[in-house]
Amino acid sequence: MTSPDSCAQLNKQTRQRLVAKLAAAGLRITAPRLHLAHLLFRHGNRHVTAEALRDEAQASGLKVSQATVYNTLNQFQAAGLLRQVQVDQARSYFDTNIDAHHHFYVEDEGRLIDIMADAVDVARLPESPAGYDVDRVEVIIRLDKAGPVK
Amino acid sequence: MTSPDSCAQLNKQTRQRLVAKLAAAGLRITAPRLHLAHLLFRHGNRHVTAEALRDEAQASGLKVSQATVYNTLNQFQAAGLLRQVQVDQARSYFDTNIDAHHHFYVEDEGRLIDIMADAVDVARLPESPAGYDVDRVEVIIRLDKAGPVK
DNA sequence: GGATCTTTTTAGAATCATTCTAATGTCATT
DNA sequence: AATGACATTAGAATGATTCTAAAAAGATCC
Repeated sequence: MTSPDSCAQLNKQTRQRLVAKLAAAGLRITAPRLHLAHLLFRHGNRHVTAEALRDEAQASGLKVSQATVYNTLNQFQAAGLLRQVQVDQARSYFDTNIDAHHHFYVEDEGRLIDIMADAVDVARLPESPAGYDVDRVEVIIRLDKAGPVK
Repeated sequence: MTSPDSCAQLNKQTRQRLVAKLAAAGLRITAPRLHLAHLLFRHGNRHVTAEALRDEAQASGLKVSQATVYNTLNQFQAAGLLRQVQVDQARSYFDTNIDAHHHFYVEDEGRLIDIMADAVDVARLPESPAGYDVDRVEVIIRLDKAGPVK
């Protein structure tokens, strides 16, 4: 009941995949990490806040502290398993899609929508200031609810 | 000493320009607003945090509460005199450049650098989800200190 | 398979930017 | 000057995130 194997809903195959993922990232295998990884990575790409992930974990029967959720998200991010998206001053979003891509952001709803990298053409970029390298180019398209006819 | 005219360092011409700017934005003319507007708009485009502006105000002899700095920045933003840039989860940057443009962001230094709109070509945009309109397209180029030879 | 050492997890406190409160001050109008 | 509307303030409150220091779990070695 207390070993990492206690992740009841993980079948052997899924568990194996997650163990490999954590190991490849240089992270120890622990029950909370496996469980959170499962929630994060089981179904395609997601955008999650720490609070939302915490709720989800609770709902799925995992008792984790908020600190662990934050630690885990930060570690996953440092390890390159997640990416942090900065669109709202209030809260942080973590994105399970780590490929180059962009975002729509619906401010009213606090909702992020992925845009595949090849759906946007950033044709020309200015030169970086001397002494600096481009880490990454982010395009954020902020959306409003469509008004009545214009 | 307590009227708006007490902004000692404002010459008549500068003051006039600021008064007009606030008035056009539908804001009342008060000493703190004039003084903060002066700090914000006197020298070309700037990127400021609330804390930095507060320090600057203190240094220049204006006694303003942090609440007023926040109120003023938010009002200026709502009035379209400033724009908020969201690049760091920790603090908010206010940008005095309200024309369409983009940014370099040096994460290590917390420094923003303007990119003129026409220096970037966002050639193709995906269609917005049904029911939503594009409010604005933001391009953020995150920079690292250049490493040794690659 | 325990002893030991390191890394994780935890509850709760601490932090930090920002916002709120409600009391006081300032501005505009009469 | 009197009134009412809006601004400013100090300090408390909020809310996301991080820190702390102690207990728990994983890894290692004999």
